[in-house]
Amino acid sequence: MQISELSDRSGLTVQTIKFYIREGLLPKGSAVSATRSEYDLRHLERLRLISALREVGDLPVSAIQQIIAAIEDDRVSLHDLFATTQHAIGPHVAAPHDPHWRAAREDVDALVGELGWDVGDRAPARDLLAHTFVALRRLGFPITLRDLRPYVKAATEVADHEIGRVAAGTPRARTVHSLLVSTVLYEQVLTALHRLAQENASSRRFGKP
Amino acid sequence: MQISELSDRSGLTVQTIKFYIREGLLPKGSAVSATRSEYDLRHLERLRLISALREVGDLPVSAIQQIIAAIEDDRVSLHDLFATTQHAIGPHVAAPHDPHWRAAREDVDALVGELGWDVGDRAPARDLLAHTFVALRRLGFPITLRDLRPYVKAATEVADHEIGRVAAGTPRARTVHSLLVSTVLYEQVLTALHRLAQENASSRRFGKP
DNA sequence: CCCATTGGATAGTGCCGGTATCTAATTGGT
DNA sequence: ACCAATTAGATACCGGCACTATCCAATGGG
Repeated sequence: MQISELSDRSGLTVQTIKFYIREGLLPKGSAVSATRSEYDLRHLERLRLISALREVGDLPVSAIQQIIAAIEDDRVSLHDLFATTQHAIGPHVAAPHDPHWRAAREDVDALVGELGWDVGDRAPARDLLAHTFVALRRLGFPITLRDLRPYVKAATEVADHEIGRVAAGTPRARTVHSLLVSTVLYEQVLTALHRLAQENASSRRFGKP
Repeated sequence: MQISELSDRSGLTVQTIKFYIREGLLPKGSAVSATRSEYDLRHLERLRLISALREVGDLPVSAIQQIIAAIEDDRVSLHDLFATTQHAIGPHVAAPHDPHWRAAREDVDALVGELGWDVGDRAPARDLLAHTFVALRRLGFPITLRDLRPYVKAATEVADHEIGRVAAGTPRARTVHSLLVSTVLYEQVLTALHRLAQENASSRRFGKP
């Protein structure tokens, strides 16, 4: 198939596809002449993955670059791909030597240790959680481990479900997509349902029907 | 206090504070002369709220504008403030007449109806969820109601906990902050813990220690 | 009294994710 | 064989966003 068909079937403009090729998100088509290249279904699948990560996961192009690089390297294990994804989606807050931030970060590390979770020291999600702690304290709503219990429970159940569901024994490309879908896309599913559940709870508590 | 002290205590530059005043996120100080205005603790609190919504919640300034406007209008009920917040944080995807999108959106509406949730027809979270459905289907990972069960359970438990915790009977300003914190900031708490739990689950399933 | 600070206004910056345009080569239809 | 349409590849450009820098005239504290 040529680029115009790829454009039609992916819903992206030819310009955008060229842009993704330039950025290394999508491999070039195989050149057939100086002005034609042939694209195949793998290109289409890749574009669908990129669209999903961009539009639904709201990932920046630079994060997708890193994920794609890990996908394309066969030596990268599934768990390494997972870690790469976590690192790519950030956040990249370099919170330096503020004592409040330090304390929050230590609280997070203590929590992870207490739960016995095997999580990289540099996992950005640790920073994200610490960041919320700092903000909550500054706003006068200090957070305690007790407050976190329902979140830990909910997060654990959902995460176990997700990782358990990742297709195994299928071609690597499929497993890889499955893993990305389970993490990036289902994070949005959880967020959306969380918001809907909140609105419902808010209506029951504060609404006036 | 004058603006330089406000800057020191909030951690924001004077320029940024002026910018927020211009954008209507922060009221002007009370003018004391042509070149001095007086700021008080409410300004500081407001700046902390803005920082939290920007840095932790990653909300755009335009969303914070809408939220602030609702906060400052005493006629807005808590539940209306909640709805305003939901609308402000988006997403603002105007997905038009694509049949796939329509079908996904109908699935979402059916789910909400089945659960008996009281959620506005135009709640953006409906669109967010529909968006994930479309992407998942395009990637060949169709989603079923069965898949959603753990998410619904987790979201419900957490949301009930959050809304139940909103301080009532306190001054409106405090209750309002409490509500925003419970929604915007704790969403990040859930996301962070979800990511950590996923990494742990991934390590147990795919790691090789 | 004088240099730093302030309010208020206007202009500029850096990043991001695309778009637009251009050229030269090729191709499909008639 | 001709010509309009398409393509690869390169370069330039654009609009939105969240600040950031500068400038000016009026203060005001040491």
